[in-house]
Amino acid sequence: MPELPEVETVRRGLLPVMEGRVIACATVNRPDLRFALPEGMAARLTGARVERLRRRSKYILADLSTEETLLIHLGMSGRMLISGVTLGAFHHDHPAPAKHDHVILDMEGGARVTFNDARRFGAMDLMPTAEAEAHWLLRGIGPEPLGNAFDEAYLVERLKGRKMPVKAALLDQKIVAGLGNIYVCEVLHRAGIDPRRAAGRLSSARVRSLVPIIRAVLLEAIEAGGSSLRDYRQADGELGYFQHTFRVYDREDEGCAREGCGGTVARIVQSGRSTFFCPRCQR
DNA sequence: ATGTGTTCCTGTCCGC
DNA sequence: TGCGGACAGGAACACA
Repeated sequence: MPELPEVETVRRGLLPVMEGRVIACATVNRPDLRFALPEGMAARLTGARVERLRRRSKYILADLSTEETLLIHLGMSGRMLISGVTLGAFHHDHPAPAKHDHVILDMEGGARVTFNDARRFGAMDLMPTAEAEAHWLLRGIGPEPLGNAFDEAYLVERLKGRKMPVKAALLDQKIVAGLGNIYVCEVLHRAGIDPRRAAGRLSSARVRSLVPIIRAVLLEAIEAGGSSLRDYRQADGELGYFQHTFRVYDREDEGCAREGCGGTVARIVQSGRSTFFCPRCQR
């Protein structure tokens, strides 16, 4: 699930228990995630204070007092659980150890952050903070869609001459960071663009229209995540798995949500992944 | 250079 | 209820 909005929601949920706090004890139960965890990770985290918790694309970055930065990627199924804290009217006791609880961070003060990832497509790494931007996983990633470097001129330039479907282009992290399968479908639906169109053949006006739509779709999802965060933390301390209603994603055969369209959502496969779109209003 | 297909791993859901 | 197959929100990599 985790695309940019979900990762941002998880980051915000972790802020109050992690930022400015010391990791009293880090425990690694399973070192073989997508990549092997770095040498001595538990020992290098234990005793470090989290100076800042930030996000780049779908990665969470924790800058530590040890001049190292912890990189966290949730992959497809990674989740973060918070326990040992009182949120609203509920106190979350530490849950019984669960299958796929790979890394546990016990914070000073009693809060616990548990990284659980069934499919182990998630990843963690540690690097000198000064070299974080140059990390091999972050190096080639395009601009943040909510940042200033992402604008109409940039996107027009990057899509120019590209023959790949616009769906694939928006999914390409080198072009723009943080979009995944769901939000690309949502963006193209809102833009009224057929996901099969060659990216480079779209008129510049249509490409330009994508920029504010991408921003709006992501901001709305972050907003929805923020409001559901409170509820979910009260429910079980788990971050980032809020239900969000989508207009086309996973709605095959349902009516198009666009006012007055009357079309039916179709599902096709593009480069091995499901695309949902309305053939009637997306052209 | 650019575009596509394969791959990692486990869980869930759907049809028979 | 069991079983096989399809599929899942990511992204690096190998290859045409």
